[in-house]
Amino acid sequence: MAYEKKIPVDLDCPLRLTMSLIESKWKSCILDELRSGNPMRPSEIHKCLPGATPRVLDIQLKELVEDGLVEKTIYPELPPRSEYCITDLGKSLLPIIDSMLKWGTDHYEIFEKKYSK
Amino acid sequence: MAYEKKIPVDLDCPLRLTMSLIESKWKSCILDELRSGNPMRPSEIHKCLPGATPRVLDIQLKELVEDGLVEKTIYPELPPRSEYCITDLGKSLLPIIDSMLKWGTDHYEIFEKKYSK
DNA sequence: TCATATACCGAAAATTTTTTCGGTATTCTG
DNA sequence: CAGAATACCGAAAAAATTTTCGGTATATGA
Repeated sequence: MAYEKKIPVDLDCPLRLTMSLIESKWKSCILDELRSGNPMRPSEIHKCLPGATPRVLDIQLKELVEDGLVEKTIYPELPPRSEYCITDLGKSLLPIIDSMLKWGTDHYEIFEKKYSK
Repeated sequence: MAYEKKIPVDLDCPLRLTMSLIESKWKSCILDELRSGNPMRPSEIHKCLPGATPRVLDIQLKELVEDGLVEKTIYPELPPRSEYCITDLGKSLLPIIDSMLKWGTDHYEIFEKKYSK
C-alpha cells in the first residue's frame, strides 16, 4: 500500500482544519510556487524549493491533490511527465499565504536578531 | 536541562518563518484563545482546549513566550498561579488566525463530506 | 555504453512532536 | 487525614514526519 498520512484533516475546529491542510513543512511553499496558476512539473518545483527532498515534495503534493488544493495531470510519455496546478480551492488559500508572507517579511528582523547564529 | 525545541524558527524564507511560529498542533489555537488580551491561567486554557494535554500546552506556551508572542507573569503564591497574555507581536498575527478561521468555516462542508466517518 | 534525467514508490532510518506518567510543594475541601 | 487543585518539569514511550537510499522503466546525450 502506498504511503498514507497518519493524521487526517482535522474537522474539530475551523482553525485546526485550515492549519491541518497547510501546516506540514513545505505545503504552504508549494502553494506559493503554484500561485500563478501555471502548471509546474515536480522537477521544477524541486528546483524552486531546493531545501525539500523530491520525496517529501512527492508526498506532500499527493496530499495537496487528495485535499483538492492542487490538481495533477499525467502525460503518458517517456520519460514520464506530469504537471501540478493549483485549483480554485487552493487559490482561495492564497490570501492567507500572502498575509503570512507579508508578516514574515515585516517581522524578519526581530527573529533574525533573536535566532541567527 | 529543560525541554528544548528541536527545530528552531525558520529564517530561510518569510513564509516559513511565519509558519514555523504557529504550525505546531495547538499554537494557533492558544493565540486564538488569548485574543481578547485578557490574561489566562494555564488551567483555563486547558479547559478551553480539552483536546490538548496540559503538558503540550505547557511546552507550546513556553515556546510562544520565547518567540515573544505571549507574555508570562508568575505570581509568587501558593498554590502556584501564573498568567499568560498575548503580546503586541502576537496580536499582529491575529488577522492571519482570523483568515484561517474564516476559511475553515467557509469550506468546512467540503472536508466534512470528504473525510468524516 | 554509461551516465543522466524523468516521476514515483517502498522501506528503513532519523528526527521531531506529542503523549503518558510520575514527581515537586503547598493549600484548601470533605 | 486523604484527595484535589495548582503549575511545572523530567523521562520515557508512542506517534508522526521527514530523510535517505535504492529500485522501476525508458529516452537522450556524451
